[in-house]
Amino acid sequence: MVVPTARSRCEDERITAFGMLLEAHAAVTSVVNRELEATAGMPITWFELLIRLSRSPEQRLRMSELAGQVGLSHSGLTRLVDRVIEAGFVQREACPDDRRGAFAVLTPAGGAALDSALDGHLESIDRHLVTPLGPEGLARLTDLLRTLRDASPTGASPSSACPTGPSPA
Amino acid sequence: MVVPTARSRCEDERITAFGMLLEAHAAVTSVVNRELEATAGMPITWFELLIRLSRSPEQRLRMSELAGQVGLSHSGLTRLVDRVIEAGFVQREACPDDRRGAFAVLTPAGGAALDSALDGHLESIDRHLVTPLGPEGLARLTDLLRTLRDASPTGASPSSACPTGPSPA
DNA sequence: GTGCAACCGTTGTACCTGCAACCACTCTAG
DNA sequence: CTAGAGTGGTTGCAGGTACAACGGTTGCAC
Repeated sequence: MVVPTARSRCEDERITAFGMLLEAHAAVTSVVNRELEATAGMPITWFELLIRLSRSPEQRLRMSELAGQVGLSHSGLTRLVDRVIEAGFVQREACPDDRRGAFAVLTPAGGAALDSALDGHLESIDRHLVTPLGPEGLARLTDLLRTLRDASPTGASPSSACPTGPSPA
Repeated sequence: MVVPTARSRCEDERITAFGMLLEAHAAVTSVVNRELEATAGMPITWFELLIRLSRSPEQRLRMSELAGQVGLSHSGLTRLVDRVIEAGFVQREACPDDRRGAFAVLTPAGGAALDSALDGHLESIDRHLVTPLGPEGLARLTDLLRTLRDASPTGASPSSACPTGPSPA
């Protein structure tokens, strides 16, 4: 019956797990982002935005839905879409059913940009995610992370659209 | 022997895995950060900074080492330390061996702040990381993430200091 | 149909971060 | 001792994000 000291509590496995999530994410994304920027001249946020649109019916998504999927605030998404529109990869379209709403729609140029970025990006992910983990580890990690995402109150609900893979099984 | 189309490649499990890393990280950290801010009035970056210091010998770390551990650039860490110093949780100290270098040292106030933040933070992590995964899932996740971090060219090398748990085994 | 709360998306503002340039210091070669 | 390259840390600057406040629209209660 030892009283936990601050020191001992700092070694808690929960703290470790959380810290690991931060570190692994920072390590992987910073490298992958750098490589994507080098090979495709496009930040990772753009890529994630474009791929969500490309996977959606009619290559379009409501702003709010998109914000949820890429994990940005509404205002953050507005600015991001502004920049991507400026590049010609996306265009805004009014929503006929709800005059408040707006769609972000993938343009042909956007589709082409995504396509040409894809190979390098896949290679990059291979290097920094697949190779270290192995195919089996990758599958387990994906599963665990999906559980986390779906358990979180934030973001897109598990049922909505296809937020990066609608769960296998 | 089907040629992979852009569409089919977008469904690639590697893309999914990477997207899941982004989503899970965003979902978990945003909630945990919000909660920590509410209960301890301290952003997650401060907490991570303080806990690294508290785990280090003499509660001090060189700026570069610290930058590596919290996954920030040198300039980013300089500013962060500036802010935390302003709050009185840390102080700078000259390095006697190398007059270029500087230490960040945890102050008693910093230790106290860390201590009082710890309980709420642990609870928060419990809710959003441990409960959804279960103890076994948590262990597996930690292991996989550690593998990722250590494989990455970025950040602290596995051997350095104790970057959130010096690997068991 | 009128009022009111809730919602969608944008804008003003402040904060945080990285990159590049910089200064101070150390180390090595000659 | 000195020159020059390399390292540790800080500063100027630009870019990206969140929070709060706003205008426009919808849906519900009455």
